[in-house]
Amino acid sequence: MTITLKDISREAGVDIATVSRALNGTYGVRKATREKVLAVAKRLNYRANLLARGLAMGRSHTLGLLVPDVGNPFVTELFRGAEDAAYSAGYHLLLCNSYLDPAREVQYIRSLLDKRVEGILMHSVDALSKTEVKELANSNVPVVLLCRPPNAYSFSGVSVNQFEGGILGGKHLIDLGHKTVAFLSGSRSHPNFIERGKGFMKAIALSSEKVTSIVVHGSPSFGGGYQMTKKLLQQKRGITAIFAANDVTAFGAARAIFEAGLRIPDDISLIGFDNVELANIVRPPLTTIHQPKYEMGHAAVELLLGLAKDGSLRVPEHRQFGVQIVERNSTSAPAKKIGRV
Amino acid sequence: MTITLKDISREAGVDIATVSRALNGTYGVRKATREKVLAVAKRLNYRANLLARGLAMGRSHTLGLLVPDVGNPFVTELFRGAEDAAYSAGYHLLLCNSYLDPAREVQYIRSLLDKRVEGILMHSVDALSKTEVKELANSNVPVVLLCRPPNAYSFSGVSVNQFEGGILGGKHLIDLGHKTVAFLSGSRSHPNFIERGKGFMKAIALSSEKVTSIVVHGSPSFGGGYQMTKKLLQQKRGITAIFAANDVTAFGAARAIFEAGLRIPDDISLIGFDNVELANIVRPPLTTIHQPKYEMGHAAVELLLGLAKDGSLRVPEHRQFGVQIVERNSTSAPAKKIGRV
DNA sequence: CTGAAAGCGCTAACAG
DNA sequence: CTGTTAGCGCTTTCAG
Repeated sequence: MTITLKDISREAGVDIATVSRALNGTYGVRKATREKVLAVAKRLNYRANLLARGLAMGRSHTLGLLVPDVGNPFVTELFRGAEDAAYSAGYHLLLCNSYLDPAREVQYIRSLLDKRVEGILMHSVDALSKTEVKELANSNVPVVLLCRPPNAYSFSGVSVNQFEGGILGGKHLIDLGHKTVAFLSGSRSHPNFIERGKGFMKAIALSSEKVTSIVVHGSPSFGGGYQMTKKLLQQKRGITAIFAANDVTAFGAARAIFEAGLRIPDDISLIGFDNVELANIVRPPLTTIHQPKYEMGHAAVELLLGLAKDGSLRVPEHRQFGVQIVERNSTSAPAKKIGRV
Repeated sequence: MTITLKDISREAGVDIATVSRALNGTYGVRKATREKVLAVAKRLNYRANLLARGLAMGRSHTLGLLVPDVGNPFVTELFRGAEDAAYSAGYHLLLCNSYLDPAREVQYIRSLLDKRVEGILMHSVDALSKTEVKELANSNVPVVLLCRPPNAYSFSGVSVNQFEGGILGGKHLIDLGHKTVAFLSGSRSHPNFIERGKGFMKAIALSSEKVTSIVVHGSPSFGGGYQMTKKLLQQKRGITAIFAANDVTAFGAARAIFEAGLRIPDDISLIGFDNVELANIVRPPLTTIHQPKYEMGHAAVELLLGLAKDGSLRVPEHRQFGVQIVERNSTSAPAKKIGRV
């Protein structure tokens, strides 16, 4: 049923090796021969078997992408960049959702290796144990970590200057004149959130004004943002601005703010982090710190492909992107006196 | 470098075929032998080469998923379902974004076939020409269409009763007492949107009350919803409710409504279609027609895997899911007199 | 430039 | 139960 090189070879009256050469490179085949082969191939509707080719060449032309969940808008954008880069390089992406389940993660990595992917992009190393990380490192398959601080692991990586982002956000609020601002930390342990928090504190430290900071910890999710903010508001500590560790947390915060009968930005200024698509769609449009997600995904694949080329040194490489603040309508100068919370 | 069956065979002192048997099935190998083999394999850190196995068995254990864009929340949920189903069946998903670009779509399909995927899930056949569809049909690889009406193509499919959804939405608005309601059609040509519109009209026809319907056409997007609604509102036709062909269109509509200084649902009731995650997060939470997206993705893979089993009849099969209305806070009875638009 | 032959790593009869 | 022998479809020396 399925037609192979052999069929073409028979049909065209040349050796199978010649067919292979004619179909692939352009070298070492007489023009007439090649054209004949190509014609037969087209007539027979030949389709190369990439499994066979992969086996023979030791290359699968496939990359693995392991993420917690494509549903996460941040990841989505990353994927788009990675996919575009892979597509133009003639590669496919095997997309795996781990949901941060360590077992699933490990199993996915194993089967990706078994499928002989030429590289793995990961957005979720943390679930892996030391031995598993070592196993991966020994696998000889290049790995690029997404959004992990440089040198956190012995893998290559693509990330963003989180600290800088924290500064930017904090500075923005301070410049607006806020004196009591809360930082909704995504997590006590996650390095990215910690960096953002540090940046925020740094901005405060740098300020000539006296500003009070309140850092609260919780889950970096809609629900988490909602909870943290609700509690914060109940405490009535005079907050006029909130810096959420990421956009979805900010969305949760917004909900709590509205439910408390307050307005954004009139009563409370709100700023997020990530600049997910949605940030520009909610009401009011969210001021946030933009991470070049698409570019990171794109760069990660390029990096991976570079590492996958044989002959490359396989020295871990890290690319760090800058961030920028996108001012929209969720932040403004604090109200004069009344309406403080 | 990479260790193979041969290495194990040498090390364990048994034939390579025995190693293969020991590693795979449990049949036909003495327990002692198998254990020895397994031990050696583990010690050597053996990893099967699935390319080789795929070539030998003619199975890649990979499925292709071709969608316009994972960024679409509808698609995201579909993907989750498909991925989970694939994962538990030991399959991987090759995810391809076509962005509805016909060329990209065709190229992706070709390379998926070349990679010998055992099935293809598609959410975007419409970009394909007749010949391309035929090419795909002749490829002998099972195809499952996502969200296409039954019998639209000669492929298998998984879909939802769009018409029913249209009725549900329309009826809800009518039951609430709305007398002038607009339907924001996503597209003049897309069968799904057309069906929804027809269902909506049917609901009106079924009503004992006299209700006026206004159907407007535009793009099924945030911007499209915004534009259509803005124009509608300017015309001041006394609308008290809007039924958007999908949720993101509804979100755009909401924006236009707010900008016009009106409230939801007090001045205008709004209902969407899809029940994307976001529908429950926006303010006010959106009443909408729920499509079982996750289940559809899951079912699609099951269907595909069934079709891929050799010996199966390969008769196109279609599974249609029901829809249901999720009442939230964007709909209510129309205001008594004042405030009509 | 082209053919012959070996081999990628694994599975699957078929004998023993 | 286990070894032998063919492939799967393609690439790649190596001769000619």
